[in-house]
Amino acid sequence: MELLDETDLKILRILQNDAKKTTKDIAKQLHLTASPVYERIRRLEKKGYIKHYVAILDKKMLNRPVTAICMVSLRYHNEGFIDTFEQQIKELVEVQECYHMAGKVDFFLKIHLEGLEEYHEFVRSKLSKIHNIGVLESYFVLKEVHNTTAIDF
Amino acid sequence: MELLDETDLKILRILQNDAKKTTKDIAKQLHLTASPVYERIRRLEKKGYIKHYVAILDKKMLNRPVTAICMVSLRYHNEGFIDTFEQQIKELVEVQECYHMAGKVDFFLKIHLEGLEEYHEFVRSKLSKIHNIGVLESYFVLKEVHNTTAIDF
DNA sequence: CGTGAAATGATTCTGAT
DNA sequence: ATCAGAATCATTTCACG
Repeated sequence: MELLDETDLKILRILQNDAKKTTKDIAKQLHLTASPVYERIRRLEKKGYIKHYVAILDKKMLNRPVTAICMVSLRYHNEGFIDTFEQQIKELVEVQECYHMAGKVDFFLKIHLEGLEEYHEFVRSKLSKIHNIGVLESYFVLKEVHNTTAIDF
Repeated sequence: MELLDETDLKILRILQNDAKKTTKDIAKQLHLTASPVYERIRRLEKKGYIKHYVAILDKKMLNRPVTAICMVSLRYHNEGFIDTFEQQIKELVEVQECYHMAGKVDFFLKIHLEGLEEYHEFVRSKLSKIHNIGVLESYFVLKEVHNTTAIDF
């Protein structure tokens, strides 16, 4: 089940940093022609190594300058309660990421908003509507020191 | 300075979910032809609304199944210390995101690793080499409930 | 697995409204 | 701003080493 060789890995490293690189450019960089690069990319997509392609937008220019991190602990931890919580969170469009955690808290949310007032409103009218939340701790991002979708491998 | 109309917003919403949609497809969806869509995308790129295009890869298939969240508090908070910390963090390839926070902790890190042993090794040989770290709290992701790069606007 | 060339289709540009 | 068409360039397929 050794599916990827060094060439595949190089292609993935290039595409996760710039998905607009042409197969021709990638081929040149890897001293190949376009066809094998094309076929490899197709294979990497089909096998699921590449999940999808996205444009990364500027949050501030789109009027979502505030990033909040919420740490949530549930009151009850039955399976049903956890599933319900997850379903309800997925319906909140402000929530970009939600992880079920091991550690002192149960869930971890990353939220993008227009401002602090909107955060207050988000907590008041949306989060608080979700029952079973025990503890809610809020943090705000002062500065994005580093933020990439690429992973190191 | 009202630069974006509803058509621009629609284009951005499409591209942040699927950057491989062709201008032709987008044009059809918006009842336009390829040329204006093409020009708008170029303008959105040039003005900085679109930062870049990336491929989203499958972490597990690339042998980085463990996501850890670190909450770090510094011992000293002078400007120089903070800058130094940020510089050092940026050099750690395992760190995908790092935010300077307002709240009970100073920094917030998201880290992708091969396993728990590698996390131990990461803390032992890399994080602990950064002086000025006061408190370090670790959390591990049990389940990705929701994770997107798209924002709602 | 690779190459190179041919067919297809998308992008980019031009001229006009 | 938009459209329609033409030119250019990238993607995709295929015959072959």
